[in-house]
Amino acid sequence: MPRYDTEHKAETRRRIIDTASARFKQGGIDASGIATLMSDAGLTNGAFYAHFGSKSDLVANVMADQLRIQHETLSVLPAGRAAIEEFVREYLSPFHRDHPESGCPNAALLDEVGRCDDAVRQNYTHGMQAIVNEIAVRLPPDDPAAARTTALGLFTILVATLQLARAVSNPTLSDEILASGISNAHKLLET
Amino acid sequence: MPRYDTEHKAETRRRIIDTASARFKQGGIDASGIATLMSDAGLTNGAFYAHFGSKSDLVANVMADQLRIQHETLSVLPAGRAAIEEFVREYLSPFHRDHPESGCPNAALLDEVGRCDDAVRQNYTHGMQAIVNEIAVRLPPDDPAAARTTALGLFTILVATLQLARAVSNPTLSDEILASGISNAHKLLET
DNA sequence: TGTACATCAGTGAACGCGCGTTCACTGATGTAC
DNA sequence: TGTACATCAGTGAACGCGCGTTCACTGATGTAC
Repeated sequence: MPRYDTEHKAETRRRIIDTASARFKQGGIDASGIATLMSDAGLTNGAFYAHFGSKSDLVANVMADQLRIQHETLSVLPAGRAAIEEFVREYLSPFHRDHPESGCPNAALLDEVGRCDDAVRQNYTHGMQAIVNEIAVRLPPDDPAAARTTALGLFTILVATLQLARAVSNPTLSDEILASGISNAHKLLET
Repeated sequence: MPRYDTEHKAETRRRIIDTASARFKQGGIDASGIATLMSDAGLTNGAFYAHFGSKSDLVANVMADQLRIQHETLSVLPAGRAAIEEFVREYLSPFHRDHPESGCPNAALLDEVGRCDDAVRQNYTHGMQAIVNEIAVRLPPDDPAAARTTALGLFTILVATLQLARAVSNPTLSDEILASGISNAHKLLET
């Protein structure tokens, strides 16, 4: 029997994933080192490889987990367009812009995912499709193909608007970008 | 008098910026080291600091230069919506998706810009506003505020669609994402 | 009940390596006299 | 015309540091007998 109870290792693994998610989204994947990350999780660097095969393996797990969480957030929304519009307002809020560490993984990491290895991109592909589908089923059901296109359109507006609002140095402009994003998202949903 | 002709140093600086632009867009900023970059430009690492104060200083210059180039591409387009729609098709082409090193700096680096220092983000802010403005002046002029909002909407759809098409591991899905982006961009321009 | 052993999550030092940055130096050119 | 010197873009070794990864070890627990 192990020194720790049955759940212990799974809990540690979860703690590493949660810590890594926040750090990756805050500072980027490349800039987040294993040793610092493990120290944040209350462990030493050597313990990392008892949980993950490599840093890339961690990234793949973080990505899958983050997209699963975002999917869950969407899946519990009530049916109908009103819920989607409320989601858009929260997504494009100053709070979300100012707290990438607890926010959307797509907005924080999308261009980095394109440079990751196949395992990461496969997990990303799977998770992202579930999210887009969850948006699509909440749009008018008479034309599923159009709903999917619109869902992708909404997804892209949300992600890049948040990235843009975070990138500019002028706070007034940043607020204006968020407001424009909400306006464009609503326009897309109207048609 | 110097050992080299008057233009020599400016040409070297330009070569460093061009090399760095391609490498940053291809592999990300953090993953591109000074020594490798200088070697690609046909120089040794030590020469770097005769041209730039720091890596961040280079990033700021690369960003300003890249956005200036993109602004120029837009500014020579003929007036009218047809030219914008042709631009959208080229932007969301498989070729552009498959060649980030020669492509749009926003799609390649936007989420990284949000983590850069103030000088980089100020240059980004300036360049990005010129680009959005260049799109806006090509939209129906009866409502300038609405044109600006639509221009931002178009910009965000383009950037995130390309990021998404690069991130997914399934080529068929990637093509579908590009097609959806074109469709959503056109829909936004219609209204 | 007591002792030898197995288990295994976690420790922490060490590996080679590339990072951003510094700096004494090179060497081809032009100027001064 | 010849020589001493200034200029300065570029060289390349070196700095301390953090990176991803490896590995011999620790120590608290349970099992075997």
